[in-house]
Amino acid sequence: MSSQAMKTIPKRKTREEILELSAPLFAQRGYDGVSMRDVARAAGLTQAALYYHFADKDQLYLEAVAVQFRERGAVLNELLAGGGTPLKRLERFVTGLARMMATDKDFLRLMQWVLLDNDEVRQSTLAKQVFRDMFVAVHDLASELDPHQDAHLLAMSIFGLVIFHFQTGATRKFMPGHRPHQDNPEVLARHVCELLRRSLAAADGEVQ
Amino acid sequence: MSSQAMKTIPKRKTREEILELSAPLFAQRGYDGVSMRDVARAAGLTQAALYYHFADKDQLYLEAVAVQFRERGAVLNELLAGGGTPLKRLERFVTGLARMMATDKDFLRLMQWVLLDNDEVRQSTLAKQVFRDMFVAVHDLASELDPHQDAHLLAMSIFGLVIFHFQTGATRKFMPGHRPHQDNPEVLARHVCELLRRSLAAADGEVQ
DNA sequence: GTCTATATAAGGATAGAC
DNA sequence: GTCTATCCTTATATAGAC
Repeated sequence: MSSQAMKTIPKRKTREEILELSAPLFAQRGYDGVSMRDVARAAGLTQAALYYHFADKDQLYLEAVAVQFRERGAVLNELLAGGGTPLKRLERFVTGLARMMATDKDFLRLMQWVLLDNDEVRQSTLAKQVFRDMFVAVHDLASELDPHQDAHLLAMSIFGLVIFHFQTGATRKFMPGHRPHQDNPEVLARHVCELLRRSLAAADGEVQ
Repeated sequence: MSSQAMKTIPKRKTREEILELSAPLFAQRGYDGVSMRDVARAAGLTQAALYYHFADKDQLYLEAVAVQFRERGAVLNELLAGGGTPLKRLERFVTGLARMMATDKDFLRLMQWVLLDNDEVRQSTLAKQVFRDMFVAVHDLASELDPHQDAHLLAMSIFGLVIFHFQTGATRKFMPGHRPHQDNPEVLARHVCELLRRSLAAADGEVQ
């Protein structure tokens, strides 16, 4: 088989493949919960081979997470880039974020692991690399939605309203008033948008 | 020294002491991040002694977490038990929860670990044992605040607005618009209460 | 680039003395 | 109830052949 024929199955670089295949493992069980053996098995390699591509487990983990965050961050930033009234853009972002959290469970979990990370360097690196861009956009949107409020707090509240709901996903099932349709991202997005729309409308009425 | 004289320093049962001393460890580094050796050191015992009190690491962890959750759960339930208008009770609860999250970082982290737990049994046990009581009370409050809304979603949003803010604590420092006073639980509580108050007032205006 | 083999440490858990 | 000593497994990481 010539290298020409191989082109039909595009052979990704092993390094990238390792990062892509290890991400779900880290998402599911966290840094301490995943061994280099696990990663090697998932990648169809031996443990030793991993050390050709990465200096140590720390670096592998950090890069795997960073890739996931960059990918998802780009998607979310597109939601905010489009035009429309601030309220329309809010709806678009909230709905998109809710859909992502519902679809991409692994990403949600990765985010939770990062938030629990004790390593200050790792955390600030990821925070700046990824969260920041996204937060800046929502922060700006927040100031447009209500120039009189603390945009930082409002932006964080927008994230929290969506994300916390999915963080509690597995636990929520055991709580009163739970019905399956609440797991639908569209339903949650509507709830959050309504809550925020009402609040902002009322704030607009209470002139400073 | 007679056992009478010892009474001035009330000697807690070793078992309880282990649970109390291991909780901060599990909060900081999670189940996988803490070894039985670590726990033993913290408790001033050898590893082997732990196995006299607990069948295995799993049981020790589960009980340590449960204790913390019961203690904090009781505090939060008291906030909700008192009288006053629904809005007043909401304010009391939100403020109390914010204060707890700001003060008791370990508890916040324990909660985050539990939310990431893969063990369905462990998660549902804790969910039912602790979250549930607390959630029921907030759920009822939510139906009082606005009988026309989905109380389950509204209750979850109330939790999310407060808790997410502190979950992101370490990361938030790197985000635009951050100012130190936003870390003050009173400031956050005011923000959340205002946001909800406005939303509920507006919902009241839009008669169904 | 990937393998086999191995060094070295750390992990959970138990046996048996006291 | 707690200790010492130890077993066995799993972990990260490296050396050196191919």
